[in-house]
Amino acid sequence: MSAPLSGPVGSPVGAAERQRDAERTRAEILDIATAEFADQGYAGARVDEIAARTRTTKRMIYYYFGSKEGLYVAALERAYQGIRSLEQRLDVDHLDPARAMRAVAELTFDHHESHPAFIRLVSIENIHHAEHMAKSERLANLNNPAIERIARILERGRADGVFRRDVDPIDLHAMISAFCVFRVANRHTFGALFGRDLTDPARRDTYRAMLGDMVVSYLCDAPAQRAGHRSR
Amino acid sequence: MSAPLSGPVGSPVGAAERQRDAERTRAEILDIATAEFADQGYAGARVDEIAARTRTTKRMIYYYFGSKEGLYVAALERAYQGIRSLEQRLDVDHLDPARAMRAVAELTFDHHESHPAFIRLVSIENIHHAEHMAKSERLANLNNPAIERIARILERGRADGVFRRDVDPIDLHAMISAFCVFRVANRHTFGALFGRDLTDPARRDTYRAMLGDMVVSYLCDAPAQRAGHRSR
Amino acid sequence: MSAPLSGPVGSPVGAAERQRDAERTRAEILDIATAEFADQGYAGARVDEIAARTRTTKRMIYYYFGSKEGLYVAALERAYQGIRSLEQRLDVDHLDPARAMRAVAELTFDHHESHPAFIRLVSIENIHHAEHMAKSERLANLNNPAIERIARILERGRADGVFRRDVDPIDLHAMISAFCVFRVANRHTFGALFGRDLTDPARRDTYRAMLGDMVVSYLCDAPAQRAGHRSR
Amino acid sequence: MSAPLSGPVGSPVGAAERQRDAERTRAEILDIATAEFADQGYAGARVDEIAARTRTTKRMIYYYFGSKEGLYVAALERAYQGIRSLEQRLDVDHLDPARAMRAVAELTFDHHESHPAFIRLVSIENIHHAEHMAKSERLANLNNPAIERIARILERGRADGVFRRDVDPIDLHAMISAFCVFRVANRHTFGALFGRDLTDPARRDTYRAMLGDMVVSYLCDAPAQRAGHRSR
DNA sequence: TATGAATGAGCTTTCATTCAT
DNA sequence: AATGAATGAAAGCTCATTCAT
Repeated sequence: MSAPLSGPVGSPVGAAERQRDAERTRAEILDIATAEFADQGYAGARVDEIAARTRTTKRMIYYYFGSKEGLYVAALERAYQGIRSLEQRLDVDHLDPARAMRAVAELTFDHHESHPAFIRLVSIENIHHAEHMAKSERLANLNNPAIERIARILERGRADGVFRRDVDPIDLHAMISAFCVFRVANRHTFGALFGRDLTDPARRDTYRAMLGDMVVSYLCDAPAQRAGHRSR
Repeated sequence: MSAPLSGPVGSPVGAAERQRDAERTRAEILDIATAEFADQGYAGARVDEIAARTRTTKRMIYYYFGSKEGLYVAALERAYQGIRSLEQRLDVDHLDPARAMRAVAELTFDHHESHPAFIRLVSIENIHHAEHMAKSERLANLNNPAIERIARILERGRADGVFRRDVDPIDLHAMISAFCVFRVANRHTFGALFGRDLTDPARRDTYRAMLGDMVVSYLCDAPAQRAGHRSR
Repeated sequence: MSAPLSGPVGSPVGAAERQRDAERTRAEILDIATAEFADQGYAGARVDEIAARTRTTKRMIYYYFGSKEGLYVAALERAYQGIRSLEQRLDVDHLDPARAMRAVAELTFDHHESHPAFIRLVSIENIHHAEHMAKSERLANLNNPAIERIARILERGRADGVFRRDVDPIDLHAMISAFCVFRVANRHTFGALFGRDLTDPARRDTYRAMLGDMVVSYLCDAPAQRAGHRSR
Repeated sequence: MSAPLSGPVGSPVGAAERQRDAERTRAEILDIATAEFADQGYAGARVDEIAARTRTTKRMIYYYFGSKEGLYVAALERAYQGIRSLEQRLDVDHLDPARAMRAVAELTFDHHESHPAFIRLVSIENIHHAEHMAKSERLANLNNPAIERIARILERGRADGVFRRDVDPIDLHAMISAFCVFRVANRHTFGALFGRDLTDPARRDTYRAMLGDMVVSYLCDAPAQRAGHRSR
């Protein structure tokens, strides 16, 4: 008969719970979708299959993400954000330049090692000419702290005289990424052609060291002083 | 009862002509299919679309290649064979080891530069876990002279004392390929994220030199003697 | 335990206010629904779209109207009622029969002119064989004063000798309606075929006069006396 | 062994037969589709339902017409073409103007009487603002001989002094069409409201005569000479 | 060797409606 | 009286493939 002052009578508590459930449902769909897109490619993935692996229905995918493309973009965005947040955790300012750069390379190496689905999504997105990335505002605004960090290390190394080569930080990042990405992204064809599994755990440390050596040697070596540095 | 007006009936010349036509048709279909698969991925490519761009019909595709998968595998095989035959043309035995290795790296660089469709096919095949390559006998038997050549150069370099690092030829090939493949295969997402087109013709020579420097510096540098060569 | 801050609890005023709000909500939904059904047809209209254009939610539509069909019928009923109430306002008993009939025709003309949504709803209802009208008690009980008025004028005209033709009032109403409805309902296809917009404001007076002339000439002319009045 | 000079050995006869079958299949689909769209409206019609009533499958509808909209437009085009070809058969140049005009009106009346599906399609197309007609080149190029014929009769009538009213031929066509279309298109709501079936066969002759009288009286009557010809 | 017509299976998406609170 | 989340059913459409000649 009297009006309730507080408490759960059709109250916001129920609404909050529902919203939390919704968020969980959304996240579950994204998990499955990420795996499915990474495994089958964009065109090869099936909305039906994604739905079947979820505790919800296909209809919910459209409710939350609007379309297959919307779901794919959401998965791509989340994958990039996850990687980005990982990258921000490393502090290398206390290391000498060579050690710092090696640490950065190894961090990248380990990131790629432990996120093969992300790398596959990136490959897939490149097959599609990164058209979805271009459309996504969220990805456009995702600035990359890795470049800044590399730039700082390069400056310190140049100042110290340890790095004798003048390199653009973005290009160096490309060099590091190339090694890390190739190992994971192209491992199947490489394995088929040369009988070597680039991602074999037994060889992981070898490759991690190889990358660090490659980067540090490149930076510390003097440009064009040894015979054979220019072939044409 | 009467002979047709043009050409000897059932003559070997007519058969040869027909076979030549058939070969031309097959080649045309493969050209279009390669472009289409490279552009859209395996699942994304459309048999209808490929047929429409050909001067023949969809039925012919099935006549010659049996299925979409058969067509894809044929395109993949031809792409690998084309690359392989290019690779065999380089003779570097007369160059000193450093120059020779740089030449090999630059050749690989130029190959990838000029065959983006091939690289995209390889990315696509990796998305599919190289399952088609595994099935293809033609690709299995395609042994790779690149590794042998690299091995020879490495031996000479070690003997000369120029290469102070002991490296496996397959791993070195991976290092070179990684740089070359990444630049082409990942250029779209890299460009979207960092605003730099890795395949900009104006920067091509820079990247080619960067690759050569990277490889030579890595090989010539002494392992683990400089501070910072090991971070852990 | 304590009374809420605003308004007496359970008081008739609060209830009245709530009812007034409800009535306003209902009316708003009906407005939007009428526009949407008239624009898209019954099957083409979307409950989601109607809800989105309202300040309430889709759930409210079902709360108030039960179903899409219920909403449509309510919109149709309201449209007919609105038209009907307009028609009752004209008093033509003081005019001579010809002038009176012309006034009735012109009133109909103006009604249709200013209620295109109503006419579209009628077209749509005819597409559905008037099955919803048949079900609606409200529309069944909506008797039409227009026929009575026309009947009275016809009687007066016959008595005066001005109308030399004996016509059924319902048929005459059909003749008038046909002209008025066609102009609005079929304007799009007519415009596409003949390049003439029947609803162009610049031609409105011409068509209004044309209708009046048509009706009056028809009624005043003597049947079957002129050559050519019967072709078979 | 010898090449055939003629006769059915994989010959064009087979192809021609196949093409004839295809044409028949196309026509059958169009028949059913016309009926279905006319009965249910564009949005209400179901491609599945149309296919089910055909001897072919839903897939064939898309093979021949590309989309539901394509099928609808094809049905609309064919309906208009059918009507148009019927209209061209009447020769009225030998009749006196009044009889000729009555004949034209009666022809239109009979056309509409016997093609209710066409009229319903036109209503449906108007619900969609004639957007499909606007897009169809075939319908755009479908010039209308009816207007020319009416124009010629009007001229003759004016010259003879039989028609005392100066009327635009397109407007007169609209007047005639209005009566004919309304009777068929709006018969359901009209019947529900006034209890009269405008398409009752028993009243057909009455309405046909009514239309002819209406048009002829309108044309022959002198404008604005009788009292009551202007109400404002 | 060649081809236009045909197709079953399955795809993405939509829609009116209802549930839980 | 009110609501955000959820949904079964079915819609329009596409695809690789094969048939009949």
